[in-house]
Amino acid sequence: MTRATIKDVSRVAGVSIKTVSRVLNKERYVSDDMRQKVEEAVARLNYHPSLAARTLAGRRSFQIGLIHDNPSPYYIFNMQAGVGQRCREANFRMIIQPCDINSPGLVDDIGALIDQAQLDGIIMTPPVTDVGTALAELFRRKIPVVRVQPGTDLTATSAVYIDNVQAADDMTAYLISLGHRRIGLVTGHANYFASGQRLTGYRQALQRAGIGFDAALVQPGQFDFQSGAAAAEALLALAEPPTAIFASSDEMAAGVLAAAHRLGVSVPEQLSVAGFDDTDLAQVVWPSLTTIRQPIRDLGYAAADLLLEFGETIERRQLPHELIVRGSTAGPKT
Amino acid sequence: MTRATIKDVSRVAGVSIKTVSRVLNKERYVSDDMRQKVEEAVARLNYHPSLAARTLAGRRSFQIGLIHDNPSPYYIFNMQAGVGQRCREANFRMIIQPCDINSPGLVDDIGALIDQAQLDGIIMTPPVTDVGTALAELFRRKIPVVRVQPGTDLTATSAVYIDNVQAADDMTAYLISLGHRRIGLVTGHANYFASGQRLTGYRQALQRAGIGFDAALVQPGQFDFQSGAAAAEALLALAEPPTAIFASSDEMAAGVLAAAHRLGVSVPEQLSVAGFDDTDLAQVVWPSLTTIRQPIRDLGYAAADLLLEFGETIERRQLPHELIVRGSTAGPKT
DNA sequence: TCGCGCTATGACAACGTTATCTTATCGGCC
DNA sequence: GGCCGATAAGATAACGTTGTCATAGCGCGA
Repeated sequence: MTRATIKDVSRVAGVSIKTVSRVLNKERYVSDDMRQKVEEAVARLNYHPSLAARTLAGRRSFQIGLIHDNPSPYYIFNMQAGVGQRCREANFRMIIQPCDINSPGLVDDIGALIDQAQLDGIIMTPPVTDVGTALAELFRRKIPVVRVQPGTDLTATSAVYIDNVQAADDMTAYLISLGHRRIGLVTGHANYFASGQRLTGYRQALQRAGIGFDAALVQPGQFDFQSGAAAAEALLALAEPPTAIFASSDEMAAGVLAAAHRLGVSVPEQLSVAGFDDTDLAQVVWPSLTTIRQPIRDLGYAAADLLLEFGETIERRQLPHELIVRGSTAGPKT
Repeated sequence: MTRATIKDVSRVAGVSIKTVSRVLNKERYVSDDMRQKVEEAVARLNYHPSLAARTLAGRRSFQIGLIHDNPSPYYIFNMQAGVGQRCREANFRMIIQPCDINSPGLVDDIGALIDQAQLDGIIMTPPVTDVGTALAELFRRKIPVVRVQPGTDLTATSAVYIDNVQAADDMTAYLISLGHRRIGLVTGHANYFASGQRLTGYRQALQRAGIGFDAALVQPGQFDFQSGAAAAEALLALAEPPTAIFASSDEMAAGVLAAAHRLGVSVPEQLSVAGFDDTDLAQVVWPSLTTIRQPIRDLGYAAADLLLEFGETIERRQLPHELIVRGSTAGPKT
């Protein structure tokens, strides 16, 4: 027994091949009578159209690509879940392409992917979103692109994002409202524009509260555990250490927690710690993290939605973030 | 400018279409002269063959599927990384199919996937590996299958796995060697055969050391944080609580740590905690976890390797695990 | 009554590869 | 010298869909 083809369906239904194709593609000009006959035949034969043949004959491949260079399992997992969900709803397939933004072959790899699979669209996550040469290649091929949280050429492609400045402002303002005046910030990797945006939000909230900006309280990080721990050690070694540390990612916040544990600084009694992202990690460390919920899964879903609904038409969608208060923050010791 | 086709290549190279195809597929009976001409033309035109056309015309699709129903971001991320790596080396593509083992549509979904994409092979991870109806569907279609850590029908398909019994034995023996006599075990989800195997290893090590088995020390878990925390609370509430707790996953071990923190039990001074998997999580909690390193990425790589190298021929490959000692374990307080 | 536009259906080419079959050339061996 | 097998190359038919064009019926206004 071999796979059923459209020809088999047409024979069983007693109609032409083209009519079957019309029903499958929900085209106009098909009578209810025909539609029903075809649908019955499809069900009876358990027929599934060949994607390869559809791609070859038509101008669509029913596939979109997700290009990323992001080492965070949580981020990628949730992004994939969101994109995958929307793809499934539309009966599309998602091709995952990890890459290395520093590789000289990056542009060729992307081109090869699009050529070989004839993708209908591309979704990119930071930091690939801001690699000019890669973007140029996509424009050259006139393929629809949606970027997640892009940092450059904001209006060049469709995009989904959250308001990072406001989010960091919210968190900083919350810490201030608890009574903190000396608040440390661990910034993110320089490749990510969100890092700078979060710094901006932090400064913005300080200024509004009339708290002077102290550059010594800002430590560079790379979004990972190690750099978070290192930054915390540097901050806690200051002559006048902060009473709260705001890390630009949950992973770094976990690093801050570990450093505090190691140094015997109790959280949140002696030090408040805040993260960013609200990945699963935030609830798995102890104490659980006060953080900004970034709806990564929803961002993925929205990105795929823009691609499927609007295609080349440029659209933008901002998603809401949310301040999540858990056990890692409290007022400063008096 | 439109995509280059094999026809363009043949024109530029001054050879027939079939000869180009031969070179691309590394077939025999091509002179060096021809090969070189073709390769030059391919490079000059930046030609990439259409996967759709290759799939339609040939009997291979250059695509394999990865089917999973696993909620752990770390596990999936690493598995994908391993499979993806091997696929890239072979210029194959990986199609990810999350699923729900309790869904009545599971078998149909898998069938549809295979039909539509004409997959060359399937990789499954637990617990999908042991769903009889799904396996039967795959056999019916005679598609090569590799299962990761299967629990049933061990010889029915190719498989990659670690020795879970030995691994749990190793960890238990290590805890015993530290001086622990009362060792709690948090088991994994009942859907996973590895859960039972780890219990077996635990009992095996106890018996060898002449320590009686106490059923009260074994608490059921589901591989997640919450169940780990709950199990720890139950264990620590015993009249004679354990001095060490071995959780069958790092997530559950994190839950044990959180429960201990909450109850004011210091780790590892008053309680040793051990995990299983050595996902990134193990190094992100505090104190960092003593655990068994399960080479998830390598398992993925090996699974794809078996698929690509052996196809339908059944092969098995066992990968080594490793005991990783970190800060969460120590001798019991005297 | 004619012709026009809309609906509904089908015949057939086209998509870009691989598979199959055929042909041509070259040595070596009886 | 003729025949055979091995090598090298090409012509042409698939593969299973969608796109394009043709055709037929029907209602409606001129």
